[in-house]
Amino acid sequence: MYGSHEHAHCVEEAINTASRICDERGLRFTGLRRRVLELIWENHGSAKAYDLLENLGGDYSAKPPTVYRTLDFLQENGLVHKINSLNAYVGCSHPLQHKDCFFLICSACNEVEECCGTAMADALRDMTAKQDFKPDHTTLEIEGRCHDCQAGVQ
Amino acid sequence: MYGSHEHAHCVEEAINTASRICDERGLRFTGLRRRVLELIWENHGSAKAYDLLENLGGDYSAKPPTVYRTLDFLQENGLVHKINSLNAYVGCSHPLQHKDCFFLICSACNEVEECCGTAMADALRDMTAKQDFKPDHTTLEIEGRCHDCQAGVQ
DNA sequence: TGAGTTATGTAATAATATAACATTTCTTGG
DNA sequence: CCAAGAAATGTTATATTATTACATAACTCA
Ligand SMILES: [Zn+2]
Ligand SMILES: [Zn+2]
Ligand SMILES: [Zn+2]
Ligand SMILES: [Zn+2]
Repeated sequence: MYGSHEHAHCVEEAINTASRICDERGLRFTGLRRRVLELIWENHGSAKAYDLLENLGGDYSAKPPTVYRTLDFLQENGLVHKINSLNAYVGCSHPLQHKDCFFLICSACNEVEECCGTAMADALRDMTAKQDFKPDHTTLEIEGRCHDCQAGVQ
Repeated sequence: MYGSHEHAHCVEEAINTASRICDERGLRFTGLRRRVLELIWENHGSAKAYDLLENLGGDYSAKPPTVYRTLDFLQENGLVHKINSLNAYVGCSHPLQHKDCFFLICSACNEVEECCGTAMADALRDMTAKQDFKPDHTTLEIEGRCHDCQAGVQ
């Protein structure tokens, strides 16, 4: 639960990082892409495509392909992840730096925490090696209760 | 790859097991439920809801709620799993016996193998415990190439 | 500048899933 | 057996999520 922290800071930092990454890669961090990424970061949970669509009034002509194309760009460049079990999107909390991340999804406060533990990655690698399976992409999403949301629930 | 094995046997066995489980639990394994489970098992990959719908001609009036309700029943009773990354459904290969299963999805032959390794389950438990997160449900889906589909691909 | 590329706009539609209510089928106590 | 009541299925409509195809606009760089 991040209820009380100064959240504008997270958004700002995420945007700055994204901007830097795009610069480094020669990608265009357009107004639309910036705005969508801001909207995604404006809570610590996940954002649904059609909610983003609704919130993209003003300058941006908001139709589904606009949002999905932007989400594609952000995902391809590691700035956003899709949460398959929710059909929703979260900002990547450490772009460029990770491989094999997974997500802790709190069903009480709806926050999504992204984790990159080598222990999990190792276990996954061992397991797939044992089956002689060559993994390309892993979806690991754990739904439950975060630390702060366990109070009084046992 | 199960290309050459006598697949009718798998279907039959899955149906028999499901029938037994429903009997034991006082659940009704109706014609519709049996037929949907058969269709799901008729390949080793996964089945999409609307494909099931198409294949449910004949006796069954095939409209979306018919299929989704049946899938709900089968999932609730552990006979079928949903693969979130594919929006598709697979028969459970060991109903009743498992907890914490995960899926190896071959993007070449489309087969889905269900695995229940305690090593993975342990790693997951350690990881979530470390974060003080209480997991309720885990989605773990690994897309890649199965043993038989790696030939000639490096 | 202007030709080529990349990004965005727009309309239509596909794919996945659920809500709400009617009807049928099954079960079970009387 | 027979009528509640419960469970399952039928039916219509609609919600939600995502893509295709083609038009226009903005940017790049020679
Ligand atoms: Zn990430
Ligand atoms: Zn929480
Ligand atoms: Zn299973
Ligand atoms: Zn394969």
